Amino acid sequence: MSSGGCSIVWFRRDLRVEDNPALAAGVRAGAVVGVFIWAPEEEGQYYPGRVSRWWLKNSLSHLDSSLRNLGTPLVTKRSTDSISSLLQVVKSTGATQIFFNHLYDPLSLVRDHRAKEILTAQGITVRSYNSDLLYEPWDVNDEHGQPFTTFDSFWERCLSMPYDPQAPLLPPKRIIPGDVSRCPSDTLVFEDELEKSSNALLARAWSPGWSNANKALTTFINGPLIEYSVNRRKADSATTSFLSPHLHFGEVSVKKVFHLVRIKQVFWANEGNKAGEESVNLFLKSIGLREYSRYISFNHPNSHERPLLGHLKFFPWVVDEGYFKAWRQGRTGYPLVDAGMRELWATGWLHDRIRVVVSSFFVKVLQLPWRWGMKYFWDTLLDADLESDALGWQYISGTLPDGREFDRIDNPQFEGYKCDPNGEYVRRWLPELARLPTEWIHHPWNAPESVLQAAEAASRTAAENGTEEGLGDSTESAPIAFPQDIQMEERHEPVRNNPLHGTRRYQDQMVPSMTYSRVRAEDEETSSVRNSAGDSRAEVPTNANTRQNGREPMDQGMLQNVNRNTRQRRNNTTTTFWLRNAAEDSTAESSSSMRRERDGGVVPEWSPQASNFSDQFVDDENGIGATSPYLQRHPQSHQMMSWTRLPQTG
DNA sequence: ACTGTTTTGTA
DNA sequence: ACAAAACAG
Repeated sequence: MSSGGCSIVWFRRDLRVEDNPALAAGVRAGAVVGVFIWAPEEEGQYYPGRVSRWWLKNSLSHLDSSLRNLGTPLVTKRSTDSISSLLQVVKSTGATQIFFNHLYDPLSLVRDHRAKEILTAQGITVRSYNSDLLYEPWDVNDEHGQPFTTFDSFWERCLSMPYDPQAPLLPPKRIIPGDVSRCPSDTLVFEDELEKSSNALLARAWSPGWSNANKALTTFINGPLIEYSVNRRKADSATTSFLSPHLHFGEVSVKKVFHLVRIKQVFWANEGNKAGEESVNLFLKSIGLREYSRYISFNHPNSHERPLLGHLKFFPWVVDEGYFKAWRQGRTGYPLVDAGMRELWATGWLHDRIRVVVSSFFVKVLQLPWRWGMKYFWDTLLDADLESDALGWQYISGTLPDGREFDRIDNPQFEGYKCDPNGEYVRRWLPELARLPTEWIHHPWNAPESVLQAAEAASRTAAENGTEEGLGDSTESAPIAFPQDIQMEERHEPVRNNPLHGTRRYQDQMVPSMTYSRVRAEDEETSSVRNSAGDSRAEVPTNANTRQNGREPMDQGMLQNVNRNTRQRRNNTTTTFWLRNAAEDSTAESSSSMRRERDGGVVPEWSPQASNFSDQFVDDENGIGATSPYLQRHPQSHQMMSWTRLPQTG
């Protein structure tokens, strides 16, 4: 209990006072100094994007005032090295203990382990806790003690663990402040002037901070949750939980979400409300996927840059920055894709269904390297989350044991019929198509010329007369209203002298990094060609893969499937071509420099440094009233695609 | 009402 | 790939 000096509670992505085990431990031990260290350089290329930093800024100030109410301020430090900043805080406060909660992204796994080593060596007591997951990744194993390789089995196990997730902790009643008189806070700068104006609109739609997260949770549970199973795939409606950014920053604990939602489920089950019960199962599954993303990251710490399955190792990705740009700008010629990309740019948010559509289009139609798309999501999403996004992109790319098959395309036209049947979503984000009848809204290339011209004319007249009813909102939220992040400042060098280097023995299994050191033993220089290296650790064992029985990429059986699959099939000459090449290429190491090209190991610069605002929206400089027709301005789909056109099975 | 076939949904 | 649901006859 009493150990002389005070305790440091190191806040990271657990920005809450409720159900925060590290904070609770600190409070139990006596006087507490709460610290947040902003060291974005440590994140390397995963320096948070504008909207994500906006959220962080607000969440921190919310946390600070909560902590002050409880008795102690939040100390903030600007740093390029979290661990040395921690040591400074230790010195200036006389702390003897440090508590923090676990993170599972690759950088944190290593950094936190190193922090433990260094601080312990200094005589500091270090304790770390689970605050982010229902169960720690190392606690969820099959009957042989091995980690699961598919989501279904993983989640089934989670739901049937012999013990329940820990019950959520209440917030402390008060906090005895440690002495911070010689430990001044740095002012943290998360946005510059240009970003401020862009960010101003965000506050209309979102309220960061742990108590707001609780409100969002309550609202969801008492409202949309019961209809979740019916509504969840409507692109437009407010039927999702909107919890993801709150969860990313740990403003609300997953354990609490789980408990509250389960209580509701029991209640509905007793009432015999089948739909409600089913809705809860589906919602919990999405919580489960979040858990799974941490699980994957822990077991395969480079899954954010390397496919789990190797069968696409030789796929000739189209390394075309022009396609990449067209996708980003929402001018692929496919209404649903374009609408989604513009919404993402304008708001930092996308419905899950639309994420699937745009990323599937990216990987399957444009055939761009998935890491490029993932990086763009990272830079633009309000709820950007390395583990979740890596899982999502690998799932879409077909490089997970239970992901979508590589051959499966989510045709934007048909997805549009399903998730945007009235075309309202497309019309909101593509003003050019606002006057197009619903019949053609998801496939304008089939519309009769006269219809296109009429819609176009109507649009233009309306814009000129300023009578565009119903579009007021879109005028505001269209990309043009969101001056872009011209200022994402300086490029952040890939971390050179970061803690990833060097081999280390990991004994403390509570710091889940033992797999990482082995993977990371290779030099950073070779990281982009890591696929060809001998490291088999991060690849899922082929025998675990239910639909593959050979080690060889996509065996004959799978090829047959590819050919037989009648749903949305593309012509598969390309597939056969590269598969054959893969099979014939016995010297995997021979072309490592080419591979660098092929797998898009290097993400092209897309942000303002490389393209300024008018460049990014070159076709939209006139905003809503753009003068040339959609189809003309966005060179048709068919030309953009590598296989002549998306198959039309309708 | 019954049954074989097609479509749909899936992490 | 596969089960459930929708559909056709």
